[in-house]
Amino acid sequence: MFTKNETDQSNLSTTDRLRKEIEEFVCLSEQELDFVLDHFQLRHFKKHQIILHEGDNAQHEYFVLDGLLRVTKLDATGKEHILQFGMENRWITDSEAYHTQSKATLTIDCLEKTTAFSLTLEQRDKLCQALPKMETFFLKKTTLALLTLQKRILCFLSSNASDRYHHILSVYPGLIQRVPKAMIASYLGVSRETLSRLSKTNP
Amino acid sequence: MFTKNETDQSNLSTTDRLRKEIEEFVCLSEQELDFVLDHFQLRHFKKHQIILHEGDNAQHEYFVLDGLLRVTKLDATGKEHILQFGMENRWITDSEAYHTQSKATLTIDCLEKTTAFSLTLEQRDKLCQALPKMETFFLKKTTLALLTLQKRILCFLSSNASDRYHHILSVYPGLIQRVPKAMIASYLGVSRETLSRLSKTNP
DNA sequence: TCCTGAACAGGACAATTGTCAATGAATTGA
DNA sequence: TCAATTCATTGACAATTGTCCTGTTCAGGA
Repeated sequence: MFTKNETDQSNLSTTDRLRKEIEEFVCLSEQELDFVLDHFQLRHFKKHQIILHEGDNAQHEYFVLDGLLRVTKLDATGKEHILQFGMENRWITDSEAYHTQSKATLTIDCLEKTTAFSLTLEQRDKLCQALPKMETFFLKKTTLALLTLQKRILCFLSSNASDRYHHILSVYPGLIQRVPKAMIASYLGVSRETLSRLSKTNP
Repeated sequence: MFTKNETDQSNLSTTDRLRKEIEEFVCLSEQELDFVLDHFQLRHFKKHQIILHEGDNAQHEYFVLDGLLRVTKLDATGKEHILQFGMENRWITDSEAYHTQSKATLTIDCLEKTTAFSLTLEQRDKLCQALPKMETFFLKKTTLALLTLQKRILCFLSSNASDRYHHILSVYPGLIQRVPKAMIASYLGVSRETLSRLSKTNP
């Protein structure tokens, strides 16, 4: 349990990508996999496309196959904060709006042209009822996500911006080369000027 | 789903307390409830008792019936940070060490004399295998915990210490009256002097 | 009862960080 | 290709916060 097999998946089909993701945690037969796949929908998004607006119903959860999404929050003063990036093999949504079926308070947009599987909560619930293994899968996946968030909170509590910067490198390998540093700063909760100054003193 | 029924539970038995907690999310028969309870162990801890040391195996997850626990992390400079409080009806453990069955990096101690149910991972897994409803329960509970952590991260990103202080009031009602303000500061990630200054300008 | 230590507020000062402004490099699109 | 935009860096200054310190209050123990 809880080990990730990181290999090159560029030659795999989209369905094989999802199968691989699920089989990291539970084993499925061919039949079961086909059944699971029937509940997902393959989607293509353009760069800069907004796939969830604040105030919309958050109808889908996404499993990113290729590309890069981000989840942002507008605060009371109009500032934008990045809550999460969604690169390859990540699951992403406005969790609260999705699970409570309420209006989105977050925005999701595409930093790159993106391909993803989408799953509605209704389909997800059907899946779990029909196939307890999928409930096991979601529980393990959610538990892992919880641990990730706990580490990020520990970073806010115990680390300065410099350490947080190095932490994001490990959480999102390759991200630094794909997005402006201002977005990294927004994710870390510092101004871009502060992040810029870190590189001087702390390479 | 996802609504909490906050009522006075002081007159309920310990088992009724746990039953109530589970029935917030899933329905159990009397037989099933008895089966579930068999997997838990009732435990009593003294004030100031350390129930998980850094480096120990995190063998238990706790459901707090009465009292107050806290989870702390020692950083590289020897400073202590409070990751979580565990008051009545909260679940608490070193999640990473527990779920990956590795050595604890966190410490759990009692801020008050505490009564709690404990559950080992082994018993938890047995429970989920025998009773899929319990897997549903843990999934919903974990999902809720995830949303809580996301909100805390949003607080770090978008709020100053003053807003974070008001946020903790809603997450842990009554906590302010039960712990020194220095602990609140540690949870918020600010010095106690800064927290003290907030009360002046922002009552 | 007195003593001791914890808790807390507040002052003084230093360090960090945010904000604003300017510059130059790099990228994009017509 | 050129113009426009985006992005990163840097300096100056203000605001916030951390650190160190003192003094007061209060609760618990000898």
